[in-house]
Amino acid sequence: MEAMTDTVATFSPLYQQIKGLILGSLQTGEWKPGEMIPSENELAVRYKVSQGTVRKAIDELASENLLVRRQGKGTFVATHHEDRVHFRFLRLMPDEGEPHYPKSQILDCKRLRAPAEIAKLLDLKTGDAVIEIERILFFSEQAIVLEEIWLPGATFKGLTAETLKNWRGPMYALFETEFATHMVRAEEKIRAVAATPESAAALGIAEGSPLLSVERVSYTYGEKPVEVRRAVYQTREHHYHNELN
Amino acid sequence: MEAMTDTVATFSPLYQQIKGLILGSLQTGEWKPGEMIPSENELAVRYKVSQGTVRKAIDELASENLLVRRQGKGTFVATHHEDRVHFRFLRLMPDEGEPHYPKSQILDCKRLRAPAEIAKLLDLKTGDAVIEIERILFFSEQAIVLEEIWLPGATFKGLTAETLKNWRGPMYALFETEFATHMVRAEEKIRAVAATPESAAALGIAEGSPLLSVERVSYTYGEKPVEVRRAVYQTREHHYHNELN
DNA sequence: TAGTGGTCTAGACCACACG
DNA sequence: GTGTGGTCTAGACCACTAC
Repeated sequence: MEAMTDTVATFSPLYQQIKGLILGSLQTGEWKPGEMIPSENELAVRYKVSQGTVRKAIDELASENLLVRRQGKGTFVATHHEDRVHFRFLRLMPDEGEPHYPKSQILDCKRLRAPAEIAKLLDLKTGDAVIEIERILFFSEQAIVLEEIWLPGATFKGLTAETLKNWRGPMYALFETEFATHMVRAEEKIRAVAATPESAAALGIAEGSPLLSVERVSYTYGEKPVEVRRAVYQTREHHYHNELN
Repeated sequence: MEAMTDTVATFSPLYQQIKGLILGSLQTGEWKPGEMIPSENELAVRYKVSQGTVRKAIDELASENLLVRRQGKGTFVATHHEDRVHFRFLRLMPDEGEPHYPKSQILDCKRLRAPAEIAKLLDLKTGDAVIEIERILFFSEQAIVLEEIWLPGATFKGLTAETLKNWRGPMYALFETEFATHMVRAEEKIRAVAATPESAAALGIAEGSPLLSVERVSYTYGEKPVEVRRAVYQTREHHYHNELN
């Protein structure tokens, strides 16, 4: 009760307020991806509420994939340094055989001024510095995905093609480790398009072939957009997998 | 404690067992879509557990969209007779303007013997009776989707083109009302393909134009497959929207 | 006013991980 | 054994809906 009047002006359930406080600690980096947060009992003392109330707050954050509970060990800040997480953001699957992670070949990585469209999606001003990455993804030695990635220059200061080429593992893990930016969720717009001369050449297919176009905007804590991806997928022997619940 | 040994042999948390019992009542139709289920306290008495345990079971079923809680009223069996639900299964959005529900034009509806491929997806034997529906979906008077739907003949006995043409509303609501089959979830495989002469003609576009191919398998309670859809979407002014969490 | 789900608490005990 | 999250209970009170 006391916690309510002490910390939050507008009314909402106590556990929602606690959730907000925990979220705050995630945003400020008090607890970093992969680290263990204090136990439920410790947090209960800290926030002056019962352990059950902390529990409900953590339950929601876990269901949003911001925290990961591990019985007997503790509760941890979600990280992209785990196999388990990767397929949440990688939906392209081979028609036959097991899903697997592709190899990435960096084609380019340069700083430039944000075009209006990208700036808008990233919540920047036109002309602000952005980084553009171009790459190809290979599944079983076949070039399947051609992708452009835009990142806000301010957040990803110092990112170069070298950094990317030396990195082993998912790009989101790199962003987390080197730039303290954890991707929480993303939205995609999917279309069918005809291969342009450039994409046809890069993927080794005929110009005009049908390709899956996927535009993604990714967000970090607090609904802040931090990445735009525009990719074309070759779907002759692969498909985009989706679950409707 | 008593409830555990009385009702279930293998070990699992009590609330999981309660969840299973509730699911059973949904499957047998004891509580039908749209109806209210007994209150938490009634169920607690019935199952001889505390109200909190029933609550946790219902919480999970609600998060899986099988039940819907309404404060002050009760807990209801989820139904497709609600606007809120429709966009869970309709992911095609106009690039500009508000999402809206399309108009359906039935082209055909016939009984036939299941091809091997469809039989496998529907968990039937090759040659079992199935119903095939063919239709076009119009968004703002434009033909955007060409779709084939296969249903198990046994479950959907008596479904005709007339039934479909006279129905106002989502097809899943019809299935629920007329054939006691509630769709719970679906899986989709998405690709880019070139328009065949038939699909080009139906959608009024050039042969070979890129189209989004969407193959869906839908499931009812107990992971039972009850529908296969194969559709092509025209994505010049629309896109498939997806959220990655 | 009565009945429903929603919140919050306090305490007991279980399952799991690790030193 | 100790500490963590996981389950289960019992009871009080709040918020919303309907009559």
